[in-house]
Amino acid sequence: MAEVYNHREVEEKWQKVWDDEKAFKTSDDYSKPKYYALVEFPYPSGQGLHVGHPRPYTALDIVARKRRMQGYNVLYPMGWDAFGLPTENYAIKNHIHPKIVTENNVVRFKNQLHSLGYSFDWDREINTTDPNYYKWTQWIFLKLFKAGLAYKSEMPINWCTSCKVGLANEEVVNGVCERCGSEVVRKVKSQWMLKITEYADKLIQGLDTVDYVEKVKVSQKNWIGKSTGAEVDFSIKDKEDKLRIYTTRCDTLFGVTYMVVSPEHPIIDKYQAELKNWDEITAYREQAARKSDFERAELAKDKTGVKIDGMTAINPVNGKEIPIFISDYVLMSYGTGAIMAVPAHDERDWDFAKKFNLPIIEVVAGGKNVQEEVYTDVATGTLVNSGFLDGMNVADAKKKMIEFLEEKGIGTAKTNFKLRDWVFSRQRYWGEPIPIVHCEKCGYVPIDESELPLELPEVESYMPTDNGESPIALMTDWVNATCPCCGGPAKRETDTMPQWAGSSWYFLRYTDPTNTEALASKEALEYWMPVDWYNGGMEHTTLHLLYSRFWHKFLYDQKVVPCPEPYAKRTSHGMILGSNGEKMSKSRGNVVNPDDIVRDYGADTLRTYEMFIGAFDLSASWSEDGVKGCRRFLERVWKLQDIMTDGDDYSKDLEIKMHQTIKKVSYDFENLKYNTAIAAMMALINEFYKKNAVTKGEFKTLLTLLNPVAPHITEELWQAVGFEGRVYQTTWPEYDEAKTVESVVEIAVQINGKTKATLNIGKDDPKDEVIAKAKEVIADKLTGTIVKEIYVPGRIVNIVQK
RNA sequence: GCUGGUGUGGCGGAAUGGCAGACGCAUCAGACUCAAAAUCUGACGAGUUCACGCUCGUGCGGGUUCAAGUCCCGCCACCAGCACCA
Repeated sequence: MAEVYNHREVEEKWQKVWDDEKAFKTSDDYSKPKYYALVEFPYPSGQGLHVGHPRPYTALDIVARKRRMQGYNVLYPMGWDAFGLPTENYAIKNHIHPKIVTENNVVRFKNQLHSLGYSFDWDREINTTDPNYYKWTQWIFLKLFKAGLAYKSEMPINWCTSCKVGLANEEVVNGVCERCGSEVVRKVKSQWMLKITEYADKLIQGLDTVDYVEKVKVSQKNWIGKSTGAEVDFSIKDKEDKLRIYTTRCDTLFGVTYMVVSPEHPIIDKYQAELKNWDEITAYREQAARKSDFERAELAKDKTGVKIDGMTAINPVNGKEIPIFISDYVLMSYGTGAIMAVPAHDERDWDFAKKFNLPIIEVVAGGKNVQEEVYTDVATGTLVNSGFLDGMNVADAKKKMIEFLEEKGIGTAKTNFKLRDWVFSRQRYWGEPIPIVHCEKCGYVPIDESELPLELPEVESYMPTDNGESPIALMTDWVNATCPCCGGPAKRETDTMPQWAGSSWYFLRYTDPTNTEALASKEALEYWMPVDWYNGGMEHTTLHLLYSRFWHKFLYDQKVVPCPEPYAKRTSHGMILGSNGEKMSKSRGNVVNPDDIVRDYGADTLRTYEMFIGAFDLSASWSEDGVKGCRRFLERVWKLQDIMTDGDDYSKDLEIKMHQTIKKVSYDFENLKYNTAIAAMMALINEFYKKNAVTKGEFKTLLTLLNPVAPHITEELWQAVGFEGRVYQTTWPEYDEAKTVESVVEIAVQINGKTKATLNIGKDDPKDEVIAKAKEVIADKLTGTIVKEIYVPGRIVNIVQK
């Protein structure tokens, strides 16, 4: 009788063995086939790990461990994405330097991860706040700057009128400042921008070459939002100026009954003197300035706007005079900041026209009364009331109209993207300094590469200044510099980079984390890149994933990296919710700390449960009872020692089951179906217990299959039973396809699609024979005329009778 | 409002168009125990029947098919993200 399963003893023992043996150190032997598995590195927050973190880490740990058993040289690294707002705010509140806060949090996180038995190669740990790391983040920025992809632009920031600081979107709650509850307005500030839009097409095209889960591809495509349409100039009555609009529906130009410009549109200020309702316009603009783009969207149900009194436009295709409105549903940041409105065929325009009593002219006929209901179907409609377009379908009309516009010189075909350039500066302390100086004579000048890393200065207070500058701006010693260009006095850029910067290239650094000459050696990059499998949260699909692909593509163009896409495969995991089905959060009181689960049930139980909890890509609710069930499963595995019999082979009656299980587990581990892989192993041990016996060979296979999920207990049993070496060094079991199929199968016999009986047949029995047998079994129920007989081999017989 | 996703027993969830509910939890019954816990064995979608059975059943309404949780059309609810994208 073996001892009872003491998870604490077992887990501590094997974690120490793995550390001592450097069990999961990545080899520098580039002759072996490589496998690079990557999970998004965490932000080391003060709360420590929560139970959502281990889900993706365990999933790819399973893949990494399996790959090692299959003979690959595996890179499965971990690090810290440690710059950013929460740490800075914590530092301000508690008067501890963010560097210290980060160090403490990292220690805590690392201990927690270690206690879960992950096979990370800790020798390759990285930290984005380490100057040796951010030296290369700055180096990439300089490359971007020199390539003309970094530029300065006036951009609005959230400005708290009371705290007098810029706020992140996250810090603005319901339009007021999170800290003080005062009003937040949008204030324009000169910001560093990165021209991600330059790569918009490449970022879309690249998606065809990678293996991402479909919804991630769709999100990226929609976010980039390529659209083809036309820019058209509308004359302003009695003025030189034209109002340029962008439209995807130039076929509907004859249906334009008014125009709308964004409240920020420069044309308004230009003709201020001639506008008769300036006060009304000003009031509306002030109101709009208080809203974020998102709030504008949210409040969109009730359209607002003001008619510009004193300025009208001329529809270029029919010469009609039309009114111009300002409304905040038109954004300055997309297109030209002005639109033509076709209420008959655009939902927002229709709503707006109804509210302001504007005419609705049908130009695409499709059977609906456009006075009652908007008609937006482009597939079946026919052009009407549209002069030379009448009778055409929408697609032809678009082409014809573009020809016409270009011929007359009033418009051109134009591709547009939703994607905007990346606002790259933050008026904050805890980020990478931007390695630029500003010289009165030479303008913005990059510092020399030899001066990198440009280290963050030690400051007394991290509090943003009341004029909206970064706290670093108060450090005159640091700020005053000499211009690398003319040698004259210059001032350093005091804004810092956003948190996204460090995470946009970290996967490159893991391949060669201590290199001082380059962000990584050519050899390391050529061997390891691209990442073979990258898993992360859906919430990072549009920002982090897109930003890092952008940087990678840029570095590829700069010949720094050897491949155009950083990640060959991308999957994403679902969130772990509290036991009440809500998002885990302190305020809801439903947070589960993994430390408690590790202490009470063990890391192996936690790992097993997190994989068994449900479909990997869907969210799942936490259940302590579910944890217990997984613990029970491991106990049952433990107690298999007691019923183990000699024999290296599989027993005859379980041979098929063994081969089926190896096949299923192997397949499921590769396809995000960890829950059914574990279910298959549970079903297998249920078979052992039914027989009250497990052969040595069967046990060995089970331990190997289970090892990636529950590495400690399997290693302990492996040793206890007397198998050689370590499980983690063993070879992944193989199966024989021929032995996964039962020779006798039970099939269902149906009449008109309803199962009436079952029948045992040989798997290769001919159709006629099977149907004859089936008819015998249900003879008493065959009372009508048989019209059809269907046999799906090995599955089902269906007799259709009338 | 837009985009993406999800709806299956008491619960978490399984199901290449082919016997819905694998596996687990909870519950109930039995075994073991002085007893409880643990463990082991069995039952476990709903209605109906003494029973063999029969009928219904995968958010709702239609459709395709010999056969639909799965495919198509139209809805509803919930979750997540968001930059009203012209």
